Amino acid sequence: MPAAPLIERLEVRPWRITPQRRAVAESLVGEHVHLSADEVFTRARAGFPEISRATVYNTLNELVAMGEVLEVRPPSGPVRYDPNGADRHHHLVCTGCGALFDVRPDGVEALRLTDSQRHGFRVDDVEVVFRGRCATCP
Amino acid sequence: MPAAPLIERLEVRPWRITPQRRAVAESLVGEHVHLSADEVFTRARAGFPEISRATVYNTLNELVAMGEVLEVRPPSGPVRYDPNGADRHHHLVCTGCGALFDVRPDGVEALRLTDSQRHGFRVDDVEVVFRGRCATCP
DNA sequence: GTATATGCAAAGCATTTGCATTAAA
DNA sequence: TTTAATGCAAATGCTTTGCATATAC
Repeated sequence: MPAAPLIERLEVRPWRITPQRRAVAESLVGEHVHLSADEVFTRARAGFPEISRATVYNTLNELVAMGEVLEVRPPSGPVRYDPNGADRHHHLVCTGCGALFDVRPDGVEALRLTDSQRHGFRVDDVEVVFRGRCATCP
Repeated sequence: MPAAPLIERLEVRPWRITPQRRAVAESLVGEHVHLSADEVFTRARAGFPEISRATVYNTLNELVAMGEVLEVRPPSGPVRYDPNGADRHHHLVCTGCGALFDVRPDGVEALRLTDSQRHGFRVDDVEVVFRGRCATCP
């Protein structure tokens, strides 16, 4: 079962909902959405024209810190923001054009580190990135 | 069987070996080495004091393009360079301090994308990142 | 000899910061 | 009323670029 929409999850948190923050959250709705901060800024201005870049960055960083949004670092270019941070999933990236999809591969639960590989870490999370070429990149 | 040392692999390529490039390659020897461009710059100056930052960046980018060195993008901070690009392996990252280790987890071969998950891609590579807290980060 | 690598300094881009102002609870 | 969010503009950090010079092959 997919988690509730981002904006609804935010309403039940101790976090001030301002028009700016609402506009940022609404920019991020949907499946397979992986916008850069600048794309979020452009979209957010549609809902709140006087929003500033600084506020977009502030808000995105807060959403990431809350675990509601996931940062994805593509092979090149700026960080992208994935609104399904609450839903465990992975990524498929084109090394040609940077196209990015969410995937839920089989076999993830089989991934294991041995004690000696763990280097004393407490492991919280596994992220899997499949790299390749999309249908239109040679 | 581990691959031959980086500098030896480079000698058999159609790639001019200059003192600067040699100094960069020699900065990258060893297991569990994940230096930033600036750390490479510092080390490379030990071998060739008049090397410039631009040359370090140029050289690292070429090594990445050749597949000899792997770029690793930590949760924050600059790109790091991993000399074992020729040896398939994965990473364990501390979300506190950024500490980074190579790992070879069990179960990677079980990772599978279904046709519908493949989105028309030709998948070349899978990278697994374990995230957690190292022994000294709370 | 010729193509290619280098160094320098300047430009580029993404992101963060300081601080006075404004608005949410 | 009080605490926190916003906007602006400047600063930062990392990386790339343009171009004249030097160098490996």
